Amino acid sequence: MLSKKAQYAFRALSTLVRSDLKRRNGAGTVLSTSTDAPTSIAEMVKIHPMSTKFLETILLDLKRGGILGSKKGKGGGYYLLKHPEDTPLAQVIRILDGPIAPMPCVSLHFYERCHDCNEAICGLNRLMSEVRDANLAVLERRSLADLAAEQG
Amino acid sequence: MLSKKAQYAFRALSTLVRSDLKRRNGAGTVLSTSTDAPTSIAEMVKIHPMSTKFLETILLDLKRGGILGSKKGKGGGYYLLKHPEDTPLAQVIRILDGPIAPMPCVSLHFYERCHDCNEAICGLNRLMSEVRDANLAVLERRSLADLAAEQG
DNA sequence: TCTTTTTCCTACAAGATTGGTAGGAATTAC
DNA sequence: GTAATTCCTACCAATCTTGTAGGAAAAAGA
Repeated sequence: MLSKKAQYAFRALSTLVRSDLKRRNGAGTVLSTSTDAPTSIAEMVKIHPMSTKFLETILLDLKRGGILGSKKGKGGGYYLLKHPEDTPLAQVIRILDGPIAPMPCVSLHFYERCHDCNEAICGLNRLMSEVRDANLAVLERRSLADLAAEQG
Repeated sequence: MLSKKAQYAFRALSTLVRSDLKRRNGAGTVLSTSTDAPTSIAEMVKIHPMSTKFLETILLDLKRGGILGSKKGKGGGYYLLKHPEDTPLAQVIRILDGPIAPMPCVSLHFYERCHDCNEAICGLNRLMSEVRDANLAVLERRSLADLAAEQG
């Protein structure tokens, strides 16, 4: 299960994607950067109600994780550092929840050796690698762009 | 991530599958049932070292979940109630860890309504349904038989 | 019947994780 | 200078995880 943290992150990110699209499609010139109109935490909470303080810590994590940029002070807020389609869902989950793999011994980014088995011949290892791959096939292909895509 | 409980369960089940195969391939007649030679907790722990008492509670769960049968007293132990290929990995996980889905609002067996969104048009719901399906494609197709299959 | 071996059952408990809250410091715009 | 914002760290209550403890019940065999 995704943690609340990750779920809230996706909701906030969907708001940021929509701001991003609006800016790009709007009257802005090619030179306009994302820092022009960052979205504040208050705005995000207005669209997807949740604890402001909790979201604050989540957005900090996403910033440290290289997904978001920010601008302090009046008129400040957060913005995507990359085009939405260039941030896979997997990256968001890894930042907030850690490993996607079902067991440490099949994790690509958080690997830990399995003490109780010989991984080369372990049936559980083989099966859980399949599960991991099935997951990543979706989570690495789908991006923030899909999160806010046309519905219906 | 699978809990330790589920991981231990799979290791113990792989032992039971091997006993099952041995019995079926062995000198036994067609009439011989699984209750002939149940496998005790002590035997399982000898093959896959783990806390005996903890495994006890896990096997009880699997029994209540309809996967295992048991025989009490001297010479007693546990045995598979069905052919290994008829117990998908998903069933084991649901018994010990609960939902497989990444969010309650996309769970087939543990569904809970999502209060903060309209599921019909929610992008997160749609994407997490994809993740769930990718997972189940493996976990419902793969069974205990695969757990103990030939290794190469 | 007695002893041994096993499963069955419930309660407990320490430690980690989750889902936040509190309080302020730093920065920026006006 | 003031208001609005992000940044940072520490804390906290509740829940979950990973077991442990102590026996009751049942079955087999002597």
